[in-house]
Amino acid sequence: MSATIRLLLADDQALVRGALSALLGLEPDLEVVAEVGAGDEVVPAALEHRPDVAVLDVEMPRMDGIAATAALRIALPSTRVLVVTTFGRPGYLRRAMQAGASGFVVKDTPAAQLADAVRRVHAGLRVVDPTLAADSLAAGESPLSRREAEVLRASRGGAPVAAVARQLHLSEGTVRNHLSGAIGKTLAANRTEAVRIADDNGWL
Amino acid sequence: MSATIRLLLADDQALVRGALSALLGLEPDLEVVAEVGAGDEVVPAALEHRPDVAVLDVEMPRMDGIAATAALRIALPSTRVLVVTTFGRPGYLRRAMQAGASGFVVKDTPAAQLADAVRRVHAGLRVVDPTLAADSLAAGESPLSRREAEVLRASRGGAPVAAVARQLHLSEGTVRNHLSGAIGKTLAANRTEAVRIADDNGWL
DNA sequence: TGAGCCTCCTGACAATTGTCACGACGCACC
DNA sequence: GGTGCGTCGTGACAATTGTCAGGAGGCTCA
Repeated sequence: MSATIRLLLADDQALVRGALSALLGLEPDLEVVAEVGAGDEVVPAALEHRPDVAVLDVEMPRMDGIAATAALRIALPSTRVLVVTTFGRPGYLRRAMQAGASGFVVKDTPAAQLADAVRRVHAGLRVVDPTLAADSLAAGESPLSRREAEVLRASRGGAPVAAVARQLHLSEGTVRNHLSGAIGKTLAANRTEAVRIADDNGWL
Repeated sequence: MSATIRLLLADDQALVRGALSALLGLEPDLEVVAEVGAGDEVVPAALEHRPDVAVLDVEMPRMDGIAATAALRIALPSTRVLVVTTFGRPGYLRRAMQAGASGFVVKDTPAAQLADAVRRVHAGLRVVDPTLAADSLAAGESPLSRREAEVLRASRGGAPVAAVARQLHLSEGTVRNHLSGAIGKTLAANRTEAVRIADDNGWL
């Protein structure tokens, strides 16, 4: 068995991706074998380069890091996944672990710890930011029903009820009812606030 | 004169900061002499370490990169500033240049170009992402009056009119009038949409 | 089989939001 | 001195939004 751990990096921001590559490339036992900028490029690149560990950002175009994690676990179960994200969205942690990630790190953690996290994940351990784990437990599962979440998602940009109703093929009354339910469950005063809260908790 | 360019790095995400440091540290003619994680730490660190170029992220806690640029230009005019940001907010470019930045780079640019951008800025040249420059011209100056922008800012989280009025010590009618003006000027249909548009264009 | 939940709809009501017209003051500019 | 603009306020009106009650069918689970 070779001593170097082969890595795949996925992040939509080329500069960050390149910088992470440089950071991890400094470690003698790590080798970056593939870099991609979108979630749907993860599996093809992984099949080609057979990395030991995939480091995936959550925010990516076309397919996010969570979906990419799930797809990668199916296509290449031997590759372990370390999910990285910008800030503490509690819901993402739970969803990433459910999707089959072995580790979850926020970009606030010191750079020196990333290589360690990669090594632990490669060794079969689970790596989770402790403060984030507490937040995740506090935030818990999404209280929203599927429709409620869907209506909130459609309301994101500030679309009025009529537009949401058309988009989802529902009556305006139904949309308002679902919104009302979502507002109640998120303890918000508003549709706008409800969207923000649900989004912050990773419920959308 | 020494051949190495001394750098200060400012980014609130420790992982990204460390990664950028690793990336730039690979270049033999560049040396990272200071790293900070918030805008208000930029000037003190610069005064202590006297960098040639400061690489500042726009999004930072307490003081953003634009304000930090302006403060740094005053405190240490010999240090040139390269502003880096996550995505194309056209308004930021204009404001960063007005604040005295010598360069503006988005995190979408290839990692290899960052070192070049630093060298050009150090040489006294201006560095601007060309696509972003076009967007910036298209978006232009903010059409919003000071009060309108203020009211939009206060409405960000979805706060109702009553709360905004209390916060700004205005009557509810006045707040609604300013909001109405902002909605008209942004061509939005909504308060929520107006906030999004104005924010995307860097008008807040 | 019944209880509980989600979904979908209607209709009605109150609260909030957006628009408009109006008047007032201060300021800059010509 | 007049014009234009931003600011602040009022009052009134229409549109949108949020809440509630009620009824229907579907599903799961005990």
